[in-house]
Amino acid sequence: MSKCEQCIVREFSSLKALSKDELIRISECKTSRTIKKGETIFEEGENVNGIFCVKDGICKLTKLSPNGKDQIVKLVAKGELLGQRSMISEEPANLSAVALEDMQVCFIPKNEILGFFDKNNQFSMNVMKTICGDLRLADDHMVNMAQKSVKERLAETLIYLHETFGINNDKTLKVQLSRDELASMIGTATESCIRLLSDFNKLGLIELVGKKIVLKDLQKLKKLAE
Amino acid sequence: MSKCEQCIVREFSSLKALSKDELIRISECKTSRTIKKGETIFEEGENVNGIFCVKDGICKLTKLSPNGKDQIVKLVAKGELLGQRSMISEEPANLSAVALEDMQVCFIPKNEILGFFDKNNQFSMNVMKTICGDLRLADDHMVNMAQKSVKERLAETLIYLHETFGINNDKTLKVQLSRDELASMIGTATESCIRLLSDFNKLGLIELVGKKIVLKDLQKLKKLAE
DNA sequence: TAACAACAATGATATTTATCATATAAATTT
DNA sequence: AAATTTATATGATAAATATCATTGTTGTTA
Repeated sequence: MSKCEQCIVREFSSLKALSKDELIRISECKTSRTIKKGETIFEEGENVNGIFCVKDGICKLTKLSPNGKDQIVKLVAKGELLGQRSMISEEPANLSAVALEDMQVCFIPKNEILGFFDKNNQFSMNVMKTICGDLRLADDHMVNMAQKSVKERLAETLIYLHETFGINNDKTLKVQLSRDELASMIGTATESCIRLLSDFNKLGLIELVGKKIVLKDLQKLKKLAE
Repeated sequence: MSKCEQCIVREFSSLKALSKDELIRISECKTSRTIKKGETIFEEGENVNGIFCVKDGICKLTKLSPNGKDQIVKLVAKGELLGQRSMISEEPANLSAVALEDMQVCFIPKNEILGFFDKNNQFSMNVMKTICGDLRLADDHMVNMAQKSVKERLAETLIYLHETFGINNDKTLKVQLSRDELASMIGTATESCIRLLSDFNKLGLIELVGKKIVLKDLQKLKKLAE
């Protein structure tokens, strides 16, 4: 079993406030899991009973809308925690978490975390700040969905993927979403998404390398996204 | 100056975890304000430096989108707290708060609240749970915006207003939003909103009494909202 | 390697939604 | 009360987006 106190990713989350002793306690009760691309970490409606620390890989958080389509609400990368909200609310998960690439995650049981809330104020504040950050993003995201056109949302999403997750050696976006998933991020029909990608391609804003995407003109894309 | 320990609305918010002594402390440092309908409590981008406790009245939280239109993100009623998120994040307000009716609000300075975070764990947990609840709502709201049609969103919003804020003696919705504001809640053009209200009216789902709205057939409206 | 499935792309068309123009009604000011 | 502004309403039209159908492409499995 790997040791939390030696794990680098904890530095990137609320867990950085934990002392060496606290980390050792976590090491003893946590469980590590390997998740293959496409597999589900937890499902909407499920009782999670703890939080997941993403050691490696990226996953999507999705919600099934009444019309039967999945909406991608957020992408979560290495270093972030999953399931904090439902743990604190003591509610079943509101979103499903599905791996976009092979992942390494550690599960820390609820009791352990709740114990830290009582004893370690800095940790509580970190968690609070993270959730407040998520709330801000969610509000902003909501306004975008309500007020921006699909074209603007696509441009914005491409820039987000570029700036947040970076590019490969061949300049293609590192996070590789299918057209379907990209459509599900911006909240549109798959065909509309594909059509707009074609348009962007013809305009020289992006280049389509098979299923991968290269952003060619960030400036113009940013202007398009407003 | 009115006394917090005798104020009923505190029972409806995180403040209910505070002891009598803590409430007396707040009474001494808080400031009360009367806000007239249409007036702004705080503006997006402003440093708030504390939280507002809504003693009476309802306000809207709005965000200006890049296209220049205001989006209503949330309505806040008597008993709720305002400005918690930006206080915790130590960031300027992400949203503006504008009164929809005459209001009574109390302002509690940041320092006071932060002190309670250290000493009163139940209070911290309450705040955390509230923000987690807000996050859940924001995510759900976002999915609705992305996946539902304007018609569905209008139906859903009318039901929300009905169930959350209730009706007057004449059966009209208690929160009285202008067509413009209603459009800004569902994220559409004012004309589209008005047109759909006309349609709903003709279908017998609602009745338009001047500028006010009566929900006539909740069942069908709920079906429409999916 | 052939067969199949999943994904991507594009055309044709229908539907939804926004925009612009104008009319009417209500509220406010003079 | 008349004049002015603001809000509501509706028609005509344009633009955005979804849906259905079809084809090509890639990747997987037998």
